[in-house]
Amino acid sequence: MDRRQQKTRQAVFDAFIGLLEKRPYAGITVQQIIDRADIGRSTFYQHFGTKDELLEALCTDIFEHVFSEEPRRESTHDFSRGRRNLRDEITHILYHLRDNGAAIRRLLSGGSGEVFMRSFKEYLTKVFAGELKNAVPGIPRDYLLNHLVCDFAETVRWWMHNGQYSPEEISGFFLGTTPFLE
Amino acid sequence: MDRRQQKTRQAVFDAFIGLLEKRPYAGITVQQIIDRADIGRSTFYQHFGTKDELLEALCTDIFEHVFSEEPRRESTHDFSRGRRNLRDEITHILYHLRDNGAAIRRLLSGGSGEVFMRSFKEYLTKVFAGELKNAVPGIPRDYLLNHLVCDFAETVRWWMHNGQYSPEEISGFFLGTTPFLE
DNA sequence: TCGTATAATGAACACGGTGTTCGATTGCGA
DNA sequence: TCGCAATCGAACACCGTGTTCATTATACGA
Repeated sequence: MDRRQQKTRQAVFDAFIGLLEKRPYAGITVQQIIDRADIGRSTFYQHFGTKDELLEALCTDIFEHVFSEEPRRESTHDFSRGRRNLRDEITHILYHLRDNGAAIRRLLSGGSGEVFMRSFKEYLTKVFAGELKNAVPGIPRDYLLNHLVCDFAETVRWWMHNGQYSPEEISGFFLGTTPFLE
Repeated sequence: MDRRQQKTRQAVFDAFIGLLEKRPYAGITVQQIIDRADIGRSTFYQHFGTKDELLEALCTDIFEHVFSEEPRRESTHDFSRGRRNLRDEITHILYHLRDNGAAIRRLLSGGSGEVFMRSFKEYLTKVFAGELKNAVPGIPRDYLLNHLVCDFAETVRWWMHNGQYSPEEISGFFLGTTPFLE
């Protein structure tokens, strides 16, 4: 991709996240984003058709990194030896989420949280769908999958507002309330 | 309250819910609500300062009924003999929610869901806070309370999109995944 | 039943944000 | 070096918002 496009795209993302610290999502105008990103008005609309599309693109951008399988050497954790079980998989995701904590915290508060959570749950559904081999008697599989996905997503939301815990601890909390896993 | 105010307020609620069936929340304009409710423009703004305030007021209106303790004779269920345990309490709430199913389903889909869920969780927190007498070792009480509230709220959201289950069945699903309750 | 207070009306208005257009300019990549 | 694509930014039409105010309608107490 053209360097100019990359630069513009990143400038818009940064400006958007920056503004999200002061105002709620609904209170942010395209003009404010443009001014902060220091780009032309028409340039913004060449990249994103709408403020909503920008939000969607930012979420996708974040989750593509969070759920990527590639080992990252610069990261603060090391799973290069491979992830064996679900606990490691979850912890790995939590590490990536913590790395993006600042942006995620802002996205979660104030109107943009619904879009973020919906996107998050889509990715999580792919992760948990494979883990539900043995069903629980008397409870529909659909219900259980939705339960796990929402449970984990809400755990992360809670974590982002109670940041004094480590990824390993959060994994423990989550798995501690879902005894039918593992 | 003045009859005229009651009538106007209800007309706005009905118009809003009606529009929510066709368009997402963000796509609904105040003018559309006014036209459908067949009221004057300034009348709307005497009741609600904003479209967002209207949504908030509607949620409060619904939950005040759902979480009311008064036995309702016209209802489809009968708990007049009193609710003894948590399962009955939950089932009672689910019956009330089902009675408002049409409105709730529309509120849950398309942009207004976040406000609805937040309001819902505020009421649920009051209900579950008293049930958490015995803590689970190794898991913070805050986490557990948030877990229960979100779990139940998401269960209801799932139920509203998979309506073939009874309130008793839903209670069973919910309690079936939270073995540390009851 | 009557009188008063209060609610509803609806046209008109200023304001602000949106999304588009287009010709000029810049700078990337081959 | 050259050509193409991205950026720029001013100008524009459009639409929804929230307010104002004089007028009409209606609820409710006496």
